[in-house]
Amino acid sequence: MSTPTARDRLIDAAQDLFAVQGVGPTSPRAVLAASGVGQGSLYHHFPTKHDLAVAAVGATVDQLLARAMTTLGSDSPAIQRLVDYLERPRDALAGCRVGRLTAEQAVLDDDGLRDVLAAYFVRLLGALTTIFRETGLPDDVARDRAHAALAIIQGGYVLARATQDPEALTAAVRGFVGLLSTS
Amino acid sequence: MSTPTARDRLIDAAQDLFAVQGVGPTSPRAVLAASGVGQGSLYHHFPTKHDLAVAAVGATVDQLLARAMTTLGSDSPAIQRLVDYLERPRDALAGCRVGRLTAEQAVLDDDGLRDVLAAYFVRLLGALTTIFRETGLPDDVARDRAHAALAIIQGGYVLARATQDPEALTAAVRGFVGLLSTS
DNA sequence: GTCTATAGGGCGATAGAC
DNA sequence: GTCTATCGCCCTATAGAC
Repeated sequence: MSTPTARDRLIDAAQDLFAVQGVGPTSPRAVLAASGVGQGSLYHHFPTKHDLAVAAVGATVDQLLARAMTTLGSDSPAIQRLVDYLERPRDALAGCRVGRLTAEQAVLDDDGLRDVLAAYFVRLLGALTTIFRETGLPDDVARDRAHAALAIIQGGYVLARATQDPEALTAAVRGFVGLLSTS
Repeated sequence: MSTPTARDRLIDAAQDLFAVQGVGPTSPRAVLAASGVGQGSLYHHFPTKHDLAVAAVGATVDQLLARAMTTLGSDSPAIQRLVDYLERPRDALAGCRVGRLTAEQAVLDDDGLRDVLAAYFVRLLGALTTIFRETGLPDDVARDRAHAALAIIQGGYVLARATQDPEALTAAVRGFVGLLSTS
């Protein structure tokens, strides 16, 4: 790993730029400059911007899913795993690196990218539904609460960015966890 | 109103295009084509794209706030107003015309646009906090639940777009409203 | 596999006639 | 106030040498 390949450096750079400015506003030229490889290399490994985007977003999804599953699949009691996931520290003002991409119409219009985004959320919803079911809730209620829990995180990011206040995300989580406790 | 001014037609067209593709990907040329006015007119009324964006996003915020306040400020009981707001029919796959813009870094980096977005959410959070306070909750808890309620809507939009399933938004709302009822 | 050079087009913005 | 014409820039992608 002391000598990462040109391909890996391109994906790393693309992930970083996508996280900050999204896919559309990130030009292949910018990825190229940030990665330090030459222009020919980029188009050798990734013939089109689409190919680069699928690889980079796919890598980000894999990383975020792996981290989430560590928390959601620990050996703590179900409720504890849920609260641990909800309260995990997050860079609220940066937004969710995957969720933010749903705002880009060009991303949703790209079959490959859309599938990667969908897989990320379907996977998380599945894990959260399982947790709620473990607490004794019927399937349909567990599924609704899983949607609510994930919406709290994604919506909390939106509120934090809009108000430029990271506390907006933690407030949303507190409000939701408070409701869970009293029910 | 049978003869809308060039300025009004430009703002209308910009609002429509921003709703579909966001601010960044919408070129002044596209607004111009959609509005039917000439190029000189656009740059006469709005010297830069920034000026056009502030006017169009401001108009959208005004319209959405007016509609929201009608529901949130009706003469129904507090809880009913809240549930009415949460369950109002929404075009889930289109996303929130204001919330989606928080994903665009260029929008948040623009002082004028950022202020308009912030004002929208601050206003909604204030109204929702008031409602929760009316139900007898202490101020800090009311504020947290207001954040949670608004995050459910914004996050529900994100889930619906990511999974291409409008039911994801209604499921999140159902999950949240269910928790409110049992607490 | 990687490089430099460049094509072809859309971008935001301006010029200047009417 | 509105029009047409055009500038200079950056975009995605390709060509072709090494």
